[in-house]
Amino acid sequence: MRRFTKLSNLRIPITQSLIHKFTNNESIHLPPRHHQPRQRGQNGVELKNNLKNIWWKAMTQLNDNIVGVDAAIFMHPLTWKASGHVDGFNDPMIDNKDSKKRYRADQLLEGKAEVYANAGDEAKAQALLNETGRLLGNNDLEAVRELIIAEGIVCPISGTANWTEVRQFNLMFSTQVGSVADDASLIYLRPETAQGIFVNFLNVQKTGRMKIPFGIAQIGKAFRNEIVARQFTFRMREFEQMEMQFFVRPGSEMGWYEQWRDTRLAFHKAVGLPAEKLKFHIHEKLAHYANAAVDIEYQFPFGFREIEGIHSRTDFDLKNHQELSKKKQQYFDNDLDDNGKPYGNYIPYVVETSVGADRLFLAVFCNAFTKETTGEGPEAKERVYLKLHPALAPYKAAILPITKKDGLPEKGREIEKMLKSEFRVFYEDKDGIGKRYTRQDLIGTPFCIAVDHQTLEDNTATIRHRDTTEQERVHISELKAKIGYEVSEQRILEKI
RNA sequence: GCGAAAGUAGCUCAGCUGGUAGAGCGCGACCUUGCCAAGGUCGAGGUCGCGGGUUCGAACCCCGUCUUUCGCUCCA
Repeated sequence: MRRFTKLSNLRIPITQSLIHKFTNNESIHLPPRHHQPRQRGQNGVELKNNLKNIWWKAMTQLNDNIVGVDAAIFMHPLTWKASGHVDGFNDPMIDNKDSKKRYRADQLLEGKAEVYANAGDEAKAQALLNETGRLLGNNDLEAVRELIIAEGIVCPISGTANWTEVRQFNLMFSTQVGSVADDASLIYLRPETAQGIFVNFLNVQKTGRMKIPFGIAQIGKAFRNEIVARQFTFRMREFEQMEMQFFVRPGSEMGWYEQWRDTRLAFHKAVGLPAEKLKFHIHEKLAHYANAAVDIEYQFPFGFREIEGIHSRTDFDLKNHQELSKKKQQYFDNDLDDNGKPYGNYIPYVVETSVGADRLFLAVFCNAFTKETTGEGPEAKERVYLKLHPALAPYKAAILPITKKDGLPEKGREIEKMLKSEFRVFYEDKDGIGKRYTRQDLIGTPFCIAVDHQTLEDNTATIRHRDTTEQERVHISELKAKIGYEVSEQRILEKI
């Protein structure tokens, strides 16, 4: 049973065996109708953790006005009522049996209303919209279907009115708290991490004596019951977000929006994604909460796709939380305006930056995969390696005694012991040295330290560089400093 | 959910008109080996996705089912 994505279909050139080393969706338990979310393997989790750490530091360490939280995954339905997810994440769908096409029932009716409006019959159009809203509000799906048929709406493909039942597709996962299943115990798994920040906004602001502008960062899983979860790790039902909500004075949001847009692009370049494969995609159609939105897209082998969204969310979320919770979400701004008076109380505006951790992981993984041909003619050889930024690599260095004899393994272990408290190293003394180099190339280890007989004599070893395969001989006392800087997160953070 | 294609070892695949499972790579042990996937010997690993049918006999033919991929619907 093939449980692994045929990556060739996605034009991802990475070999299956290498995919295995980083990610898998295999499970010993795979019941019918259960789509196993793709998981990270032993190397994938290291790469992803490294990306998460660098993002976290880029937020909370490089900015003295950004702090982190770790909010709940289970959240009260009111939270999602306030955010618009209970209403907006619920789509009534209807299929045409002849064309096999699926439509949103409300959009079919809205389309019909538009036809009336264009014909000059505004009253009829409005009446239809009102009726649609009333039926959907009552969740009377059978009546919605009858209305579609009564209005003579046909499928634009097949031209028939041979419709299926109307069904609700709720994109949120729900479950119950406690053992008695009634409405009061219903809770949702968060479909985005942002709301966890909003409901904690005042607490963080007051306890941290935060002054606007300031931000709250969070990394965590979110869950969406996607109809299709496809394209490798690109769209999943269980995914991880790295979000930062930046609270600003109303009216100043566009400046911050532009600043964060540029800062976030710099981040993606700093972790190694090339500028020519990154672009902004400005949203023409804005979500219900936003007054400006842009995606940072990366050119995956299957096309440009979003890896991060930067949204100016206005005061939509905080205002709704205030209304539903009856708790004031306002901030008192002591700064003086042009007239010399404090700005006073207001609900802050929010600029959001939201990275899909798994999408960034996939982008970095795809980008790192490198295939090179060395030599010419019959001498030509293909070399494959993962050109990860050293700070992102699962292992920072591999210690490889040139042979298994003459005390070289002991010397190698000595070096391993010296380095392993500083960064993650790999030790191996079996097989030919060339084979071991190649194995490390495949998982992106930037440095290989070869221990030879000269090491025993003068305590020097060679460092072999992954990208060039060139070697240099250094004293083992210098290894920590020499490799340490190269693999440090500092080198990435400096560029943001 | 609809449509199309596919499922044989960890990976890539072969397996003829039906006759009881193969290769390369990888993996493990040992020998040899001083630098970019070296060589040798031995070894582990598969109820051919699952269930049923046809047949003396099914990886192969038929039916069903599950899973995966692609396309569509959705995508805050």
